[in-house]
Amino acid sequence: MPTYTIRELAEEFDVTTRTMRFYESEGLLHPSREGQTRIYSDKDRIHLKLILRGKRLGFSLAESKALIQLYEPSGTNKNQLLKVLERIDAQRKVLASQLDDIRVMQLELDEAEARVRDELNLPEQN
Amino acid sequence: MPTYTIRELAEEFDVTTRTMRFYESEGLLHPSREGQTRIYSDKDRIHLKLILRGKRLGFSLAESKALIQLYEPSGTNKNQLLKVLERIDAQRKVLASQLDDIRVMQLELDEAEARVRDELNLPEQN
DNA sequence: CCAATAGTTGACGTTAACGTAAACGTTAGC
DNA sequence: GCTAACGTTTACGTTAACGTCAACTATTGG
Repeated sequence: MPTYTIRELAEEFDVTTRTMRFYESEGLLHPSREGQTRIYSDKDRIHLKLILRGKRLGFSLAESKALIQLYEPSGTNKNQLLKVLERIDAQRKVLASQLDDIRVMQLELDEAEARVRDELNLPEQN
Repeated sequence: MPTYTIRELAEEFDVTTRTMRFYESEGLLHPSREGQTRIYSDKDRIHLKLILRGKRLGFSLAESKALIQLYEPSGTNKNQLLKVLERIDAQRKVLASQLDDIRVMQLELDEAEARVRDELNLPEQN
């Protein structure tokens, strides 16, 4: 099982060590300790990746934390598992809505580009 | 040309009037005035729509403001227009990257759901 | 031995994006 | 004539997500 220092992960994902410690204080990462020093596992690495992907999509840390918990078999309880299924479904809808938004934006960018190109060409035709 | 009161747009898009005034103070909306009272045009409506779509995708107000400017023929200057084309391209890359992130998340949700469904079924097989 | 490097824990500072409250003007209905 | 509803400005408050010290410990190379 590979492990990582705080600096290794910070450099790999281009975040500061302050950020990593902050995420831990918020309960998003759970590195073990070697004395005082933090030791990060592959699981922490995956979680960090997930957090950063979430950020790129505009999710808050609280939302990313909830997402992480979806990937962990937190509840032996059947009712809890059903709740997880519901939240997975809810998350799917958020993503689907974002897909729509992106497509609309792409079309708008197409139009914007066309207009700019028009403006660039028209002067030459005068 | 239809116009809107601050309350009409606020209700339509489910934001507060405080938010609308804040967007104006940040230079994102430019309602005209009838005395003291703000009068919003269709253009403002479109801009508000754009801002909120941006928010759903995690863009800051500053970024949305820049996006709005892409849709307006701000520069008669040729060099400025070329800059706009560059920024349109940059924005396309951001959106493409978000598309990737979304697809990865969707796959992860599929796996998460499969694991949960396993846990829900296994106990019955014992 | 000593300075540089990498780690730690506080604790206060900062920015974005509004919320909230005060104090005021103006129209509409009873 | 009053209050209820909607509008305004000004100003201070709040939350999230870190940044930026300060003060300390442990190790390591010269």
